Amino acid sequence: MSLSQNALAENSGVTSQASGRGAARERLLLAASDLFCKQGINATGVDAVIAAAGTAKTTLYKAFGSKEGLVEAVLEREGESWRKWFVEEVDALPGNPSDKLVHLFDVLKKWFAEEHFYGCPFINAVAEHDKDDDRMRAIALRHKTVVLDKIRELAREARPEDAEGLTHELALLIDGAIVAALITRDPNIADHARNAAARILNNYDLDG
Amino acid sequence: MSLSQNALAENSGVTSQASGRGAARERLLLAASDLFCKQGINATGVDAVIAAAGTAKTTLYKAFGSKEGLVEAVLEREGESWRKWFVEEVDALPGNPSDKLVHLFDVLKKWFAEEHFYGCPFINAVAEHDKDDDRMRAIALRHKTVVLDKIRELAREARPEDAEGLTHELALLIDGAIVAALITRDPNIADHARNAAARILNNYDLDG
DNA sequence: AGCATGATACATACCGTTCTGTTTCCTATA
DNA sequence: TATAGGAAACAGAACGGTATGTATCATGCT
Repeated sequence: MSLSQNALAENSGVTSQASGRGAARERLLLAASDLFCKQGINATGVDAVIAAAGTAKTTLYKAFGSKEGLVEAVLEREGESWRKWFVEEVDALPGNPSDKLVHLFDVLKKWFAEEHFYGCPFINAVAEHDKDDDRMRAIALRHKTVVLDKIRELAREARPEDAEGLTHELALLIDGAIVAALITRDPNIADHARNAAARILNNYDLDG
Repeated sequence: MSLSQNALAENSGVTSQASGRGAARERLLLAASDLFCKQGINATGVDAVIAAAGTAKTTLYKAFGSKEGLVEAVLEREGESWRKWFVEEVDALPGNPSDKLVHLFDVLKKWFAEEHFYGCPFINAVAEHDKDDDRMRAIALRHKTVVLDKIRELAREARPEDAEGLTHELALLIDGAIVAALITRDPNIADHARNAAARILNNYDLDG
């Protein structure tokens, strides 16, 4: 398992927790992330989490207070690392902002093709909680807002006049591609999304 | 509650179950549909279902065998009635097939604005089950295929040459709009989707 | 009479959470 | 350097609640 390897590698790091202090918390975060995303939050018990993390139950409750606290920590971590990955990949894309707005769907395609692709954890979390639970929706909304801001940044460079509309239209394609990839398990769905994005941009170009 | 009204109206119908026979099954279906969609499947126990339906637990297990059987029956029913509603609304739209492909997002907007809009039950169901569970994905896929077929029908009339690509691109916008509406609770997101659809269609028109 | 349904108690298992007790290991002081 | 203190983590039992599913018995309609 890559988890235990990760736990071992922890002790050789030069970080603040040089000798394993706080390593349990990290293991819990990694294990919970994997299980919550794959099986669903409600379908994953704390016993399964601590078993996968190789920690004691006390450790979990000392570190996160409750399962709900663990869930929030997992989503925060997961969101942050995904956005970091996504933004870096998009920034590394060749071409001008318009090109990036199109080929950002090739970045998503790489994500869809990963063996451990389980869809967007935030969409999934909202889907399995009470639909009137504003807390979960707020967490998901925060994530989507940050992603939206990145798209908007590119859209403003590409087409300052139409940035807002363009941003939301592309964001819809992103969400649509994510759920379609989750259900069909076909990463190639991203190609359709990329084509759609190109057409939208092309049409905006005709307007101006 | 509209549920009990519905249950009462059941007995005055001219259907095969003229005198309340099988009425309990119907009440279970309606109650479970509402609870599963609003709270999530895993978060809803059978006790809550039978309490809302006003039936005994025996009746549920006689009619559906298990909670899983009830879930499948609910999804089947929910999918069928939603698709019937959607297709009728789209068919009633004015204009040619191209116009319908654009204004189908106004139909979705009406759905998003409903008080009891809880997103797509199939997307939600996949999101809260194990991501390697092919059974749930197959059920969701069946639903999405039927919807896709309706879009394809219109796309073939609108642009026979590009029907397949157009179909998938619009389907992505539909899914994206659904999850965006679920998370933001803003039905107006459908306007962005409609605009995007118009641009895509417009771009296809330029190609041909 | 016969069947669908209702009410209720029950079996069994798992849930999240707390508790008791032990082991490990870093750190500070003698 | 040796030792004592203390924080962190481990192990696992126990608790109250709730999950799905079953068994028993009563009731009412046709």
